[in-house]
Amino acid sequence: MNQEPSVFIVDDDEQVRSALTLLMESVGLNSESFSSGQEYLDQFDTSKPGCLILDVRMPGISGLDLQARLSAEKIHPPIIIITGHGDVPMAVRAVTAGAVDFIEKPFNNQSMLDNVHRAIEQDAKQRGESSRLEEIESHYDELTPREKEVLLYVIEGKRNKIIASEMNISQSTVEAHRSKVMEKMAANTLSDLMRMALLLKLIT
Amino acid sequence: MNQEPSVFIVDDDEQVRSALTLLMESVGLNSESFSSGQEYLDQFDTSKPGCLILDVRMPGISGLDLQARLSAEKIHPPIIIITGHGDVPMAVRAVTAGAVDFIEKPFNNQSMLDNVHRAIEQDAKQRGESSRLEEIESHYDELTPREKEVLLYVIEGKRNKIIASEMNISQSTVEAHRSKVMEKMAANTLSDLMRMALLLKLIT
DNA sequence: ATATAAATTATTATATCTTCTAATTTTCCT
DNA sequence: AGGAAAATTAGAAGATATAATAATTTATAT
Repeated sequence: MNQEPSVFIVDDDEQVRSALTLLMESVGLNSESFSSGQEYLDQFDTSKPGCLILDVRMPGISGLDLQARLSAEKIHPPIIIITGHGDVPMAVRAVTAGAVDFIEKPFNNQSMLDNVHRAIEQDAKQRGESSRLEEIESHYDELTPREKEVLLYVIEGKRNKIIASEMNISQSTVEAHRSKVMEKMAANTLSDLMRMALLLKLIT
Repeated sequence: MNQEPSVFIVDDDEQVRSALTLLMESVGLNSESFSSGQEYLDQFDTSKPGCLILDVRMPGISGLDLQARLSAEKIHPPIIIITGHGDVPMAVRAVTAGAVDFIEKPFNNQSMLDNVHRAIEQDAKQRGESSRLEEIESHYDELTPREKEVLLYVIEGKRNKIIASEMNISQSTVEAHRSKVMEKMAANTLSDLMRMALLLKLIT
């Protein structure tokens, strides 16, 4: 079920697209090309693993705009920016905004491949982490409001007796909620639960 | 006991140093100037809060070299790189290596000040976090080897009985170690201990 | 209004954890 | 060799947590 990663190329210049496509093929990497940012936005599928190569200067949506839009949607694939006429402020902006690289054309084929491989690895790592997070979130969503409340107390290390008094309910109720929390979150131990709470950012 | 932050300026050009010094004075910021990377390395004091402004092109150690050296020493003050003749690859390298900004001379005074303020804030935040970490580390260092071993099992959520069998010692011993760990680490609850273990990176 | 889910409580039995006290054995440094 | 720190163990009492079962009261949605 593990999909092969692809390199998603977004550039209005047909020459560049085909050159990159060939380059990727030469090392057995899949690629998909888009001639504009809009075309990518219309067709992209976050379930597909891989990385992006975006040209800065394009009609319509620029590579940097596209980067910003994806970021706003909380979509964070590794992005390599390429440009023919880059300047320093632009490069700084792209990298601080999270681009893994900012490369000027014409680029060196081997270093481009190195960057792509690094980016693909990073994506695979991120995907592993985020699929785990999604699983935990789906468990968390199953909790009732009261159970979530109890969870917060539990991860603070409070004892059932204290939780009961702070929530003005009986200890038995706390125990019932607590055991439901453990069950629904699929946590075997308190430390499992803490780990999950961390990923859910319930803990600072 | 909270020291005022300073801006540490490293540039071989006396003109630039005095201009920056005046700029910082104009908004009430302390600054210290160094005419070379070596001079900074000879005199720097990590206990002083603030940020760095490094020129790229200097005789001897360049700004980027200095950045790399500090990084190798695990010293991570916020660094603003300035340069008269920057290029894109250099900017990308500096930023990916952790520089908060890469600014070309001549720079805009107000935007420089904005960056400096941001950098100083970031430093203050880092210092708060790292002083807490140092406290925890000093506690951790007090643990005996055996206690550290038990700690690892504990944060995995293993029960005393299991720990005892895996370590081939009696449950009583585990209990003794465990209580010493809680005491030495100054942890009131298991969740406290887990939080500390996270900061110590004992947990993935 | 009436099922359904959620929240509440209690009881009992068992398992664990914590704390305290006390003592013995190992290990390591000077 | 002698002493200090570390590691080891035991027992007992009290506090907590867990698991299983059962029952009642609110909410809530169709």
